[in-house]
Amino acid sequence: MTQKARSREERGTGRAGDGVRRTTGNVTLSDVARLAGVSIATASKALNGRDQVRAETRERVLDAAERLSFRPNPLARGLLAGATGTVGLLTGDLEGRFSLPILMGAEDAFGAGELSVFLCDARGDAIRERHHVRALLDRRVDGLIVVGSSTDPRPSLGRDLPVPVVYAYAPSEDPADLSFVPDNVAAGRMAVEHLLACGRTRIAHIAGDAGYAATTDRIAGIAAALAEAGLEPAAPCRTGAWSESWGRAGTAMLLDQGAEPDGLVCGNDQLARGALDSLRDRGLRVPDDVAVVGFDNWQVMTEGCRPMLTSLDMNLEQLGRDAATALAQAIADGGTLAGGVRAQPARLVVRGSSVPLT
Amino acid sequence: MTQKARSREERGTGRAGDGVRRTTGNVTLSDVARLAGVSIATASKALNGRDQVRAETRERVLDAAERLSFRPNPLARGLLAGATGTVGLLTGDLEGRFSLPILMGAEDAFGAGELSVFLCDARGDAIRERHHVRALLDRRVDGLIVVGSSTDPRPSLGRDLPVPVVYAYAPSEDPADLSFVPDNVAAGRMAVEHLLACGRTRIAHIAGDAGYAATTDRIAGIAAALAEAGLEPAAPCRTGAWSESWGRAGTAMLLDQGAEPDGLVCGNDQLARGALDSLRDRGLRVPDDVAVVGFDNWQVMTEGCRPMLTSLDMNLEQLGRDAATALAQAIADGGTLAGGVRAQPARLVVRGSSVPLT
DNA sequence: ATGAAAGCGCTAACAA
DNA sequence: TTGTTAGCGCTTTCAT
Repeated sequence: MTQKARSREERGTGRAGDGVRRTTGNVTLSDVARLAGVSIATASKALNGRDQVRAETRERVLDAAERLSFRPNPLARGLLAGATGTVGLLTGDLEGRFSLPILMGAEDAFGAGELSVFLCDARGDAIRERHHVRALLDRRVDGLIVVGSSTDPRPSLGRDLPVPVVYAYAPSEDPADLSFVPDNVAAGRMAVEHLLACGRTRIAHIAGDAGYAATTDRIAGIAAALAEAGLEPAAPCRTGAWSESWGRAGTAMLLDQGAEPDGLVCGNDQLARGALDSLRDRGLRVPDDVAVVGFDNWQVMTEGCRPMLTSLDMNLEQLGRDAATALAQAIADGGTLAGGVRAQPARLVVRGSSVPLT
Repeated sequence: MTQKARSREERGTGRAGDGVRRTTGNVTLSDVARLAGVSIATASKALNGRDQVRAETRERVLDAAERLSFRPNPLARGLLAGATGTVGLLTGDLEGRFSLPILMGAEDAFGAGELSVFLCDARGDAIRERHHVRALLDRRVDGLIVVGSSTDPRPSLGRDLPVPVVYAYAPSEDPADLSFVPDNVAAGRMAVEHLLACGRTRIAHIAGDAGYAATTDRIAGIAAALAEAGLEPAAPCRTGAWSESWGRAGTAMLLDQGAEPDGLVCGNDQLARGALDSLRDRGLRVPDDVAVVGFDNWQVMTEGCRPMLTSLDMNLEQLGRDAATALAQAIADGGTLAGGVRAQPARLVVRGSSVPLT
């Protein structure tokens, strides 16, 4: 008795009542062929829409397949074709909240088609990542999508992989790779432009962790937009951490040193919430005295506070969708992928924390 | 020419029979055998540690495999063995923040072993779920783990699947299935017991959305613990939504109606933050006048506010790990799984919002 | 239009 | 100890 047969039988007896014949996954093409009274080859052709089958025969085969609820075995198919209809999704941190929307977008884009997603979490560990890449390649995935945990460039998987690869959120260090990243510079500009549109002119910025590209990019965009408007920042930009507590502290410092901003850009939504607290502590009203804008549009943050927060949504789900779509395209096309970095524009979501001055 | 392109070309020309079909990463066992000067079967035995090979021969085969960086093709192996070393992870909402830690835990537990995870998001849609289950089964996964988006029981996938299934977070409606859920009743008790230990006796509860089992379970636990202590609630329990805004409103109502709690249990961390706001608005100090406890221990919530929030961590990552481990076990055992519901105990994390009365 | 046969890469009886 | 043979389920020539 083969292992296969044994395992089936065990499963069969292991669960439901024994009269129940479990057909799922056990019906083979040859069963269908036999029932339809044709050869295996013909059955295959009929099922796959090859045009060398008489209509009536095809009908019979289709019918037989239906009756047996035949499902082709992708392993067998893959073994032959070399393609598995599978992509690997290598994530840096399942923990972080940025990989999630991206993951959703990707899953979404694939889900529509015929591709399934293998999930691997490398925990930011290079060793583990290598291990997973190998495992994925062993499983003959048709492509790879690498999701980073920050927007800082990350090492490339290399140019000589047997399948196409796209990078999302964290771009590859190799410009020959294709990367999808949020456009933080443009988002920084948008934040300032929105405040300007609200009639604010004394604009300050409380930034996040200085060690992140997201921070420096946003700072750059903000500085550029201010410069173009011919304005000086209302206070020197301060970096700190990605926390509410730094948002409070940074804002307090700013005010202590005599800055009188009427517009405040905060490196992310948590910082913005912290800022809201400090502003209120000082008796400053938002948005009347100071308009506040955050980044990321993290809903529980932006909509949990009073007033609700205006924020720049980085459109991560769309980013994930785009990355996945590009990968699917490359797979379909035969594996060639133009390199470069595609920047995903942000989207301004206006809420109560910023209104035009009247 | 990329390797991928080369491999396609070969495929395109069909199996012209003659020749060198060498795609990097596609070294086959027969290549190894040839280089080692043995038969394919012997090579297989040697590589798989069968004890019918002379040590020296094995050495030679291993060496050849090494030199060619041979990686066995799991598809071929799976085709033969019927097992794929793969499990399907069906999630209700990738969006929600509860599936994440569970997913991490599961990925973690599997990652150690040899199982890979297929990710599918059904978006809470039954049709899509069916589709995914079929796709997963087609791919011959060895098991399924179903992650829900709330703790409310969900329909079973059925008893007659060809592979073992475990449910996480949302239990299956069928008691014959194996489900892993957080123990919200016990967590409710723990919240009250903690407040009692802090010397609080006038305890009130602002609950979350009444439509969730998590809400009613926590309410039940809280009520039971109060009853055991011989106490009445300081105010009737109110349900609302899982939002900060309801936390604020609910607390305000409570105080407006003359309740004077010295301990407040909030249905989750967001509610607790809202409560903090309202208490401060009324000039009540936390934790001196009122101690506050939340649920979920969502770090950005609990550590973003002043004072930081005491909360009950539902240990979801552990829950995911347990579910995955049980599934792996069942797969190894041959598919049998004891039914039932396993409750994951919560863990109290004390922070500034609750201290003993002095 | 149909079928016989040859594999895809691997494992495991069974011979030698 | 080693090799031969027979598949796993499927697709694709290449006859018929």
